Amino acid sequence: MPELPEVETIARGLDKRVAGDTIESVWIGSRKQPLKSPAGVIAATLEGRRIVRVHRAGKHIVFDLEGEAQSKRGGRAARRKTRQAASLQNIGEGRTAQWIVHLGMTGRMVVCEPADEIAKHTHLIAKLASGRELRFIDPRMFGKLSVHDGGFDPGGVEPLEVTEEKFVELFRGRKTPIKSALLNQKLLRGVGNIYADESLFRAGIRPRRRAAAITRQQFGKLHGAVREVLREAITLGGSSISDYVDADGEEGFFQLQHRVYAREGEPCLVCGSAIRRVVLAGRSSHFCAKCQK
DNA sequence: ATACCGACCTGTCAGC
DNA sequence: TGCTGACAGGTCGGTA
Repeated sequence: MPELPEVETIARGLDKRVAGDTIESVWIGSRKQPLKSPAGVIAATLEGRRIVRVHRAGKHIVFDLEGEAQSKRGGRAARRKTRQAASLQNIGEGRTAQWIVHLGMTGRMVVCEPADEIAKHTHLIAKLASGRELRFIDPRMFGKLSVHDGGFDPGGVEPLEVTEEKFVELFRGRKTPIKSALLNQKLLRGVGNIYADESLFRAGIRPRRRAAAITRQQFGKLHGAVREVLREAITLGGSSISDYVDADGEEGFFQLQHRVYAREGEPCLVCGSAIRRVVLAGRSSHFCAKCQK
């Protein structure tokens, strides 16, 4: 579901609502797919820790945690076992840790009251000292949960921070189609299918153009377009398609601004010709053949 | 290095 | 009222 603007919106909402709160206990469902770290390690790392702040890195939600973790699970032996598992990864021993959440396509992280109905596909519930609950829900289970000892770095550079010089350097000379390069999280982190298509439209570049065939001037335009599209989307709370909502259950409105994404066959808002859809790297790619070269 | 494909999952919607 | 197939915000690993 979520690309940079959606994750940014969710992280801001979560920071507003749970920063300063303490995780008292954690329930984890039996499905293993969403877990990148073992369930015992996740629980042992989260329980007893205070949420310092919630922010975003690429498409990941990052919870900065502090305080001594104190697992209440089982007896002393069980506790020692989870501590050992955690220390194998150097997690859970120090005063600080990080909880990393990737929402995949359909993941949601919501703040609930304990009495709220538990949604289908709920994989984790963290009970907070304030009495509320943080719940992770993910029907398709493409999301990922993990814990870190700090300094989490997903690789790639932040599109909203990268300079034009650095941006050009990332892509220059690559033979890959520019859209594939934009989606490569090891280069630029946070751009997904919607915002890649929208950025390329605004920059007047076709998705299949080889990065190596793009001029310096066009790269400058693309750099500006990516940042403009992401900023506008964040301002509008992201794009709500089917089921996306932020931490407060609010929908975003950027989908109303889409100029090409999911507009196959509809007239281009600039020149009127029909928007085309092709499959590139297994993803639907939308563009105007007249406005984009 | 690069590019294409299927796999990972469930849900929804269009078409027959 | 079904059934089937295509498709969906993302990533990863295998294979040419």
